[in-house]
Amino acid sequence: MKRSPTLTEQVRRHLKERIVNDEFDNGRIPPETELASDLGVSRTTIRDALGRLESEGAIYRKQGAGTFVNRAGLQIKSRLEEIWSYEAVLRDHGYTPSVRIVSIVTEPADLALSQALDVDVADPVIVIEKLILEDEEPVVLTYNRIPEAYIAVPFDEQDCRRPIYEFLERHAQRYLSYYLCEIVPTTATGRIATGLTIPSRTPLLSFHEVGHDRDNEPVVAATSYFRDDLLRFRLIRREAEA
Amino acid sequence: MKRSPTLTEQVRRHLKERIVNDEFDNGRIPPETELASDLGVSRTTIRDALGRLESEGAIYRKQGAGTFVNRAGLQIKSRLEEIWSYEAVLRDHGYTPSVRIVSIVTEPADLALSQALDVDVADPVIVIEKLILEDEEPVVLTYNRIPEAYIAVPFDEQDCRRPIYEFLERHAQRYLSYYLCEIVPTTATGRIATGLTIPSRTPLLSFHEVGHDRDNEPVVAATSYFRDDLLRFRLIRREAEA
DNA sequence: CAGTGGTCTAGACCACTTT
DNA sequence: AAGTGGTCTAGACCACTGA
Repeated sequence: MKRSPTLTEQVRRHLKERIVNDEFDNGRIPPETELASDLGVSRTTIRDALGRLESEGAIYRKQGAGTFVNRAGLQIKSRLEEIWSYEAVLRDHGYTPSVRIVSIVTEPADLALSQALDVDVADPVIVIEKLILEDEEPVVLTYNRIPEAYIAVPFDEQDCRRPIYEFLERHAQRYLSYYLCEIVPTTATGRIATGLTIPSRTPLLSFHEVGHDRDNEPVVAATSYFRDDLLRFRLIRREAEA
Repeated sequence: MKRSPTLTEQVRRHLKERIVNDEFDNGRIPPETELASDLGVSRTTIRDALGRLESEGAIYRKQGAGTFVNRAGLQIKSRLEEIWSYEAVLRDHGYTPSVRIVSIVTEPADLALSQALDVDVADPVIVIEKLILEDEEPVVLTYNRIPEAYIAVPFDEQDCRRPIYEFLERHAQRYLSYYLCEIVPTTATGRIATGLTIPSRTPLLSFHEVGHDRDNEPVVAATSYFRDDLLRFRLIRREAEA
């Protein structure tokens, strides 16, 4: 099922590697036409790859002048808009994550959840509560809610440890395409404070989001809480085109 | 200094308009080749425009099947990564914003600020504190810090009411290119609670960010606080290319 | 004014979905 | 098998920067 990375992606990785290794004099990246002929690809491919590197903050471009390494932007390990699994985020930040299943229960959907997931009220929904830790320190607490009716292949606790998109592929034959995510500030209370082992009232960032599959149907409703002292999200904000 | 929007942007707006007006049968958008010949542009231009609409959540595409309107995604008024002025964000959310200057002071840069703005410790920095309100209700509180040395054209309080990128263009001849932004959950205290007219300890979202100009030099350090009950940020998260 | 990035075109071929 | 979006090419011309 794996396809080889596209040419553009290969070029992006190649250039990213050279950037990280500081192989460009004075942080100046060669002209696009030169990169194209050197790498034996079209300028379009080069431009696509450079465009991705620019949007992830690795480089900046100045029309008429050139393309340059962006040392400050390189600190962004994972772009907020591209986060796909929290384990991967922790790895990018240099941690070695582990996963602990806290609970797996089936509950009837309340009104809000039924609307978010496009099912009937009181339909059974599986709720997977898990912690992602680095060493023994909890960093992220997540609740994933999936309509029971979507489960085509039985699962056990071990299966729940996988990233949710993998779980959905294996047990529901659903392929996550994107999350519609809301960013909500909150403070730690009761179960959440205990789970993340932080004092009550500690400020916390949370995501409230709904994952959609390739047919744009909602398949999972998720709520996640992040230890701000261990994991902080960064992003690059640019002007939308005039 | 204004240039006309690019062809791609014109196409994007045209299609966005038709999407919002629900002019496509069953939410199905015509094939790219058809759009290209109908609008008299190349398929590349169509694809660029569709790509932007997809990333802002207005449509979704399915290889081999077609391109479709994404009703759920249309609710995202302003993409987090594209926010450029908070006044514009409030307008997009249907408010009519106004601005109130709270204070304008000059302070010596501390160590952290001097590093962020690449100036010497104790160099004078102008701090503009302002509120953005809808009716009389404060929604956003911002602190913008600009090295005094960058100011080339004198300014008064009235000038500070403008969006910061405009202020920088007029008074420092600096053109903002992007912000490197950190998302920090916090709780309202003292001056911030009073300014936003909310109880102490209310959970708050804040941005800590540094604005860079076209030469990638830091020109403004900003901290902003948002009333979560009045303004909530949404975004779309997709998988990074494999 | 030479060199660089930005926009746009026309067309080829591939991967995938649907009939 | 037909149709659709995904990738890639080669090349033209424009806008802007900097010596």
